[in-house]
Amino acid sequence: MSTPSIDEVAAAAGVHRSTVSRAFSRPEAVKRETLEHVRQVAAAMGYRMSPLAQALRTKVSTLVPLVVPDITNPYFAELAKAMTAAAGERGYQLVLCVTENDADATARYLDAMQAMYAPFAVIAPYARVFPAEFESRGFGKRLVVIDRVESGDQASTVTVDSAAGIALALDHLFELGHTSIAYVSGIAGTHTAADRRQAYRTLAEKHGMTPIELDSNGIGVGAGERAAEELVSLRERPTAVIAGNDLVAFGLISALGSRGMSVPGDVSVVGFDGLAFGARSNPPLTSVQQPIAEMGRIAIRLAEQVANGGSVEHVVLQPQLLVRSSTRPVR
Amino acid sequence: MSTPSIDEVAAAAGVHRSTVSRAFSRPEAVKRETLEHVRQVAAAMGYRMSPLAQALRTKVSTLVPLVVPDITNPYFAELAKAMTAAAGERGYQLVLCVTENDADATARYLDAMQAMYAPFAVIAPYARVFPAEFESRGFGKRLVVIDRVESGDQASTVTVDSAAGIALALDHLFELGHTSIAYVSGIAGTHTAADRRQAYRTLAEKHGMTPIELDSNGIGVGAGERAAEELVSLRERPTAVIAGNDLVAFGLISALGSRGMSVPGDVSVVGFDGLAFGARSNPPLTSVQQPIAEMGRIAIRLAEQVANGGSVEHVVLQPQLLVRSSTRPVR
DNA sequence: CTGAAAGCGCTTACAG
DNA sequence: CTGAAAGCGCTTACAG
Repeated sequence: MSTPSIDEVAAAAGVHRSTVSRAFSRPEAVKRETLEHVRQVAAAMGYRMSPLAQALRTKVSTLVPLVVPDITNPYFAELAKAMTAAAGERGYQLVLCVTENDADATARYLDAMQAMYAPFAVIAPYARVFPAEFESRGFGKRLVVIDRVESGDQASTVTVDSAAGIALALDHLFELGHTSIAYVSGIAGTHTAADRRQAYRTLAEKHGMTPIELDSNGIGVGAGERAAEELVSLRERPTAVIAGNDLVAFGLISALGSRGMSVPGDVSVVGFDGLAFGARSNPPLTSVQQPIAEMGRIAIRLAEQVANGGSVEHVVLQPQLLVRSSTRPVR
Repeated sequence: MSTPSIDEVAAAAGVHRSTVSRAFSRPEAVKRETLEHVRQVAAAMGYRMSPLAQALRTKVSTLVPLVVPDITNPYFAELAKAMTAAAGERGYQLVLCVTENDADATARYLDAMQAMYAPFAVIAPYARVFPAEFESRGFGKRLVVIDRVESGDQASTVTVDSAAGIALALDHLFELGHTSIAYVSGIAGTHTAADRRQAYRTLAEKHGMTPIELDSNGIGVGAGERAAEELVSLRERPTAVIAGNDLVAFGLISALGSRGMSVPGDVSVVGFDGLAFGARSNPPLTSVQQPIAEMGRIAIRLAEQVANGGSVEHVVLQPQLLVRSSTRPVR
C-alpha cells in the first residue's frame, strides 16, 4: 500500500521516467497534454515523490535544522512554533535540535544535518555565536542566526531593535511616574541580551537616572530569585524593574511573591519578549513584544535567499509595547 | 570539504565498497585486521555514512516524527525535550510536527514522514486518537501514543496513572483540612483528560464529597478564566481546586488574581503535570508530577520494540506529588 | 518535447 | 571473509 515509484507511474502513463520527473519539477518543459495526463495518472495512483531519493540525487533536502538551547523556554518554544509554520509553508520540515547548553552540540547537529543535505540552518543561540566556527560544518553562509553576530558578512541575522524595546519599556514606566527603575538581565549570553542591558544603561543615564542592575553578575538559572533577594535588601528600593526577558520576569515576580512583595502593588515589572503565556501569568505581564511569527518567516526568507546565491542580510525588526497588568502608576 | 563517499574510502583502503559498508553495519562479518584498517582509513578521511543513501536503500531512516498539538504548551515542550534526548541517545533525529489543532495535520505529517521512511512515529494528541485512522498511513502498529487509546492492540501507549494522580492531589488537600474541593478540567479532549476528571468524580464521592466541576462545558482556551469567574460567583466557595493540568492551573491563578483572590491565601490550587516552570510561577505550583523524561525514553523503547517485530505494549507510570506553595491548610 | 543512460551513496543477496 | 552486481527512487545533461 506504499506509494508507487516513479517507474510505476511512468509505466502506467506510458511515458518515460524522466517525463514523470519533469512533470513535477519542471512542468514548463513538458507538453501540456502529456503534463496533464501524467499528473492525472500519478494522482490516481496516489503517487508522491520520495523526498529522500530526490535529496540524494540533487544534494538538497527539505530538512531544516532549528537549533535552540532549550525548547522548554517559552521564547524558544514560540520561535519553534513560528519557524515550523514558516518552514511548512515553504515545503520544509523542521528538525528540532536542542543543544541543552552543550557547547559542541551545535556543531554536531550541523554536521548531521549537513550529511542530510539540509539546504540551510537556523540557529537561536544561547551565547554569542561566531559563524566562522561553523564554516567548516559545510553550511558556509547558509546560516541564519536569531541574534546579532560580530562579523556581519558570514551569516544572515534577524533580531529586534533592543534599544527601541528598552526605550518603550522605560517610557511606559516614566509615564506611570516611576523614576527609580532597575534592570535584571538574566543569564543569556547572546549579543541581544548584552544589547538590551547596554541600552538600559545608556537610556537610564540619558534620563538622568542612575542605572541599578540587579543580579549583575548572575550565573545560571535563578536570576529572578537572586534579583528579588537583592531588591528586597536595597535601602532605596526602585519602584519598577525591567527584565531582560519574560522568563526572568516570571521568576522575579515569583521570587518577589515568596518574599511578600506583590507586583504591581509593591513594584512594577516589565518583561521583554511578549510571550503569549504572559497573558495568563499572575499578574498578566506587561512586556516588550517581539514579532516572533514574523521573525520566523523572515528567517526562512533570508535563508532561502543565500541558498539561492543571494547575499547575507541583517533584518532588525521593531518591537511593540504590550501593556498588561504588571505595571501601575507609582504612588 | 564535504565528507568522502564510500567508494573513496574503499579506494583509499584498498578494499571493495561492500567491505567498507560491512565494517560499519556488520563488523562481525569482516576480518579483524581489515575492519581496523578500514575504520582507521575512514576516520582519517572524516568519513560519515550518508543517512539519506542508507535510508533510501534500506527503507528505514533515523527520522522520527513527534507530533504535538502545540509546542508552546509547556507540557508538550517538556515532552519534546525528553523525546529529543531519548531519540538522540538511540541515534534518531526528532522531526517536530506541530498540528495546531488541525484535524488533518496528523495524517499529513504521517504521510510525509512515511515517505521519508521514518521507522515509527510518536503522537501526543489533543483529542482522542483512533489508531485505526492512521493504519493506512503506513505506520501500522509502529506508532506510540502518549495517551490511552480505545482499542489497545493497535498502538503502544505510555501514560501516567490518572486515578493515582488525582488521589495524590486529593489526599494532600484532605491532609490540609480541605473538604470542599473543586475541579477544572481544561480543554484537552484526550482520554487522559477524561480519566482525570472521572477519577476526581469517583474519588470525591467515595470520600463523601459532592463533586464541583468548574467550567464543566468549557470550550477552547480560557478555561482558567471561566473557572475563576464561576468560582467567584459560587455561594459556597470551595477552599481548594484541582486543575486537570498545569497550564489550566496557571490560568486559573492568574484569573483569580485579577479578581482579587489570592492563591493560596483564598483558595489552594493543585495542578497536574509537575512542569519545571511551576517552580517559578507565582506562587510556585503544587502539582502532580508526571515523569516526563521517563515517558520519553519508554516511548522510544516501545516504538523500537514493535518496529523490531515485538508486540504492542501499554505502560502506565506512577505520578508523584510535588508540593510547592500554592496549597495551604484551610483556616 | 521526450527518451535512454549515468549516477547520487549506500546495502545485500550471491558467488567464490 | 571479500568482491562484483543489482537496485533503492530519483534527476539531468545529452541526443534525437
